[in-house]
Amino acid sequence: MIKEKILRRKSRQRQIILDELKKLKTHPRADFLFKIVRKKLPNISFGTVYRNLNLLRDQGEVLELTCGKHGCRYDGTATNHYHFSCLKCGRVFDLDQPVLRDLDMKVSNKSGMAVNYHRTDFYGYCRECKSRNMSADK
Amino acid sequence: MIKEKILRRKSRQRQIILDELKKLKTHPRADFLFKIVRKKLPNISFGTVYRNLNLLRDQGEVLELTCGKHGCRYDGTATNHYHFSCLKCGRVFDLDQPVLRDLDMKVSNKSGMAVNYHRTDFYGYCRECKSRNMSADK
DNA sequence: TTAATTGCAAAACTTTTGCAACGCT
DNA sequence: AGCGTTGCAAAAGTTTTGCAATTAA
Repeated sequence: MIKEKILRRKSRQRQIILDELKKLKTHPRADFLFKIVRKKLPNISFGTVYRNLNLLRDQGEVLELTCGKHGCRYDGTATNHYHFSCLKCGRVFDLDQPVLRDLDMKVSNKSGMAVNYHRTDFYGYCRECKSRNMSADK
Repeated sequence: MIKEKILRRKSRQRQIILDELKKLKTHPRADFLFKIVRKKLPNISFGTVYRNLNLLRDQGEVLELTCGKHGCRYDGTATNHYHFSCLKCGRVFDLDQPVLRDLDMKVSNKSGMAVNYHRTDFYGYCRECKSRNMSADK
């Protein structure tokens, strides 16, 4: 499937989806963002949210984080950064750990693949969950 | 949801699912593995494959890799290692880049989270795809 | 025997898509 | 006007679940 360059128009819907996502410090799934956006645009449809998230991702304005079975999470900060995912509450947090860009080169040389970038997710218990009971489950 | 310790029995189905997954060098999705397993167990059902993959994952015998919209990929090698994902053909490859365990400690200290482990996925074009045309799409 | 496991089918979810109407440019 | 975008609803795809029958221990 070849990606054609299409002239994009501005739409109120797309702008508000992007604005609301950027406002959130969390990394919501499409359905959660849909509910947020619907407060401002009561008639917006699910399809529009999905279409625009895909579009914004393709244009590099939004990150689509690696997905779980319950859907992908989206990040309004487009520059690559690492994430922490809580095994208990499931929330995803930004980390300010520097991205190890030189790893890409190392892996390229070693594996023969052409590496563009990497994503790293740390797993464990967030500050709130680690202080509560630690019986491990999701 | 508290995870109960349940006495597990050996079932022919679970054993074959595990065996076939370990045999594969690729990292199949559940539906692909289902087709493979069905060659040996023509009557096995989708539900059984999913139930057992979840179970094997919970018991740490199998890795459930971060998922895409088309489903999770599974890895029969249970010890943590890095992966390379081809942006063109979508295949996932194992890397033998060493896992940077000390990163976990660094992130723990810096962020206040209790880090157990991390996962890293490299993205780019695999050896085969990078030599073909490089028009970037999935 | 007894309780985990299976096969089947239906349900639950997430995401995509066809289409007529709408709205940027 | 031209065509990208929307809302709606239906479709598609993945994963889970309820249940009676089966099977491992």
